[in-house]
Amino acid sequence: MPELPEVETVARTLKSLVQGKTISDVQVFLPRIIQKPAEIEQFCSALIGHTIVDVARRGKFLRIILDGLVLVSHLRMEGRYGAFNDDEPVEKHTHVIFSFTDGTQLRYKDVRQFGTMHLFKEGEELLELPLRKLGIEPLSDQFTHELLRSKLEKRTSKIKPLLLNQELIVGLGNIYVDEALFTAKIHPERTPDTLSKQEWKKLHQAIVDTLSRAVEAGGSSIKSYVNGQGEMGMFQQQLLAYGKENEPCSSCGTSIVKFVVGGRGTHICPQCQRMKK
DNA sequence: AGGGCACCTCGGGCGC
DNA sequence: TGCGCCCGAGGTGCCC
Repeated sequence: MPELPEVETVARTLKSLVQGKTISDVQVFLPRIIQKPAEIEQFCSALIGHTIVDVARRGKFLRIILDGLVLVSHLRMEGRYGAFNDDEPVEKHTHVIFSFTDGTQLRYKDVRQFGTMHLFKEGEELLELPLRKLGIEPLSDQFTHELLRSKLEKRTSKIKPLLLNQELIVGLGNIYVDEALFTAKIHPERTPDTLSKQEWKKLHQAIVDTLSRAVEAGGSSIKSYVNGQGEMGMFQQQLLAYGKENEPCSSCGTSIVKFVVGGRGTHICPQCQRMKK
């Protein structure tokens, strides 16, 4: 589910929901979610008494910042946070509950159980996995077309898998990669050595445009995604390629085609996005 | 470095 | 139309 725009939206809504709240109890129903510390009891007891001061994002990770601690949380495919009162019934697939001193709770729900949480002392989280190896933030000032090119051009694999590699650029997932490549009119199986300077510029622009417009729209709700307040994102209405197989290309009218690249469902306009160039 | 599979559950689509 | 099965799903990590 969540790529950069969705995680950014979750971070913002979560911040408004839990900032200033102090944890009074932590319950973990699926130990696999907690990757660090190794002992679940330690995870719970370390958090009790701490107050949430901020919620931020790094790549597709949430950083829930407490006084002196940082909880690094990845939603993977279907992880969701929700705010509840502690007397509300617990929904199916709820794996972690953070109770606050004011009688409310933050609950983590994840149907596919792929999500992860790592707890660090504040400041250590950026120096260790899983954040340590992350690449550049595409919505930062440092992300230029020259930097995009320099990071990718010596690689030999196809452009789509490279753009999905979080060690190079963070935040792109299967939806926004397809959208950016469609907008830049670049075939996902082209290799970096075949891209012209003009195409690197177009690709850079398409990545930045697509992600910022999606952030503005509160992300895309394809299947199950909702932000921290249970609201749907709206960007799915603006998608041009993802999920549009057999529909006409917005640019030339040719039918959008779906096939597999690097094991991922991939949507292109076969007319606008040619291998040959 | 790059490809393939594994991790899970659910829902949609297909075939009978 | 109804049921059961198989496949795929927005992400990553580990294997070779």
